[in-house]
Amino acid sequence: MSTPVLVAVGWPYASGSRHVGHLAGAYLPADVFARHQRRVGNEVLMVSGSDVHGTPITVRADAEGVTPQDIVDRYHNEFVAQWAEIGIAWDNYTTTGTPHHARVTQEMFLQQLENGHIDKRTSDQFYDPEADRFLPDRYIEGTCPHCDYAEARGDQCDNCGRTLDATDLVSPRSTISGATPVLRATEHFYFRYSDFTERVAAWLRTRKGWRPHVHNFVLAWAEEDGLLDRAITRDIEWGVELPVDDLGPGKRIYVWYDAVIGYLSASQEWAAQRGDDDRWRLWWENDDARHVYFIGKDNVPFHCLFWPAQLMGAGDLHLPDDVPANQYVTFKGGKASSSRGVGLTIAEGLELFQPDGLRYALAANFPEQADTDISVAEIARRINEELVATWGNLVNRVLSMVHKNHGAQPASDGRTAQDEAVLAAVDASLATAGEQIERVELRNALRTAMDGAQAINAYLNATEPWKLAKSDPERSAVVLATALDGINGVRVALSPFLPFSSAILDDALGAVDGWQRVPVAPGTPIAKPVPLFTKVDVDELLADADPADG
RNA sequence: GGCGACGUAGCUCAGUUGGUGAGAGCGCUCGACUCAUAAUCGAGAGGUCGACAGUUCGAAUCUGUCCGUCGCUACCA
Repeated sequence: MSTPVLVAVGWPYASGSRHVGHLAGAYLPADVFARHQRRVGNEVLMVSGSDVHGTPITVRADAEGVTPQDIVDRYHNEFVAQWAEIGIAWDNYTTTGTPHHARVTQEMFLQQLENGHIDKRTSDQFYDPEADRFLPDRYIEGTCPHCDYAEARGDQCDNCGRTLDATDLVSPRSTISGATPVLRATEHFYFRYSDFTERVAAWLRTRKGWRPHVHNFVLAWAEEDGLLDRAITRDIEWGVELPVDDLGPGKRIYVWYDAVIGYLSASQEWAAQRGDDDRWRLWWENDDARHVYFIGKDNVPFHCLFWPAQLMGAGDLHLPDDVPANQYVTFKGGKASSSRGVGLTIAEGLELFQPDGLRYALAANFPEQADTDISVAEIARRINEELVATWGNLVNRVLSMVHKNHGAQPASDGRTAQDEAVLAAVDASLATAGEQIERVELRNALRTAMDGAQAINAYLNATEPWKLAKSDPERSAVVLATALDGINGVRVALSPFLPFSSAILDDALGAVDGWQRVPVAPGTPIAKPVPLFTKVDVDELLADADPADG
């Protein structure tokens, strides 16, 4: 009955601040899903961490004259503080920079090496003689051979949009030092992803219920192109050390091989931290476990093709059961990007909005089917006209009346069919929202939960307890008790989305276990309520905000 | 260039395998109510479903072309 559920969340890259698009794309949907899973009684392990390796971090460190670890520390600490502020409840949020992660990565590497899935090859790579380092294609600029654009990057020309090979560039130069790069032979380990094309394709064909845009994409990739072998080491000093020394010094494991291993290493780290070293096996060596990966669509190939191949090559570890990747949140039609100043960083979002307000607005706009365009005005609209008006106001009006007229939850003997009907509507919305969250249709689930609130609002307008208080006080008491019982159901449906205001209601009405509506015990004292949410002053907000965010 | 996706009411989006008069939320108009954060409830207006041409008894839903937007293209992760 209790299912072990691994909620695996894409690892934020510790190279800069993350924006609310990342929040809406991965961290928040994962948190909503995990909170629901915990509530229904499943054994949830939600893991992620800061991805600390990769070239952009070392380049940034060089540019600022600090160490890569300084960059990593800065952003990892920022992320950790923000998770607490926005209420992302990890079971383990770690980093890929721990000795533990290095050991797990090395063990997996050795296992795959032993199994024959890793081999050594030599290739020519561009080398910056001045900076004394090998260069990824994107750190080489030159003149585009197609359009003569002078600042084309080695991987792509921003002017004509064509994909390039760095060797195509006319008069190439290093973006790090400006020096002319030279080709130099280098030896690296390759993971033989091609060994797994058939197995991965066959496995993908058995997946049911995946989002079409994810499933179609990776099926076509596996069946038409197949998986290609990729170098999983680099000529860098910043990365997990190799567990074998036969490549010589200056070689490290590359970020995209080790980052996904973080899901496994974080699970093992979690187990060790709670003094139960083998506990992770409940999720990873258990066919009955369920693994759900929350990532952005840019990460789909890594999680649906490469990571499964790595797992297959390492032995018999649990493969992903679903990868409900989200599309992008865009701002004014442009992809959110903190580096280009488009959209809001998480810090900016938290500065402008209450955590539950921001969570509500983003959840209502999760890009589950297609890219979704949002703005500061749209977030404010969702908060003021939906969250505050429908839900916050409902709680406030009912608690106010109960407090003023009774001071405590009244008894509700003698309910009519009308009373039972509104409770049935709440129960139905609670059940439906649960099913939708189970299918990771979180936008729909939020809408369904709000339908429960609207049903109670309609019920109040139909019964008019404020009039009954004078004409028929006993009936008024039953209506108010019924409305409050309804609220106690709706708040369960909303609890995965709104953890902060849910905690306030736990205090006011008593905690509720499970995914169910529980009556508020008659006699429960009801204090004069403080509004759960405050309205956003849109004019002030838009005056302050960058016009580009409006 | 190649591959893929998208373009549905003012805004953000749903629309299973083609089939009774095209939907939701918000906004807007009108009405009701006044307990509540000028909140709530009801009713209504509003769309030739990007354009054109096809397939079909019948298409927002299938095919082709075009226009527009976007993503991926394996060294951004």
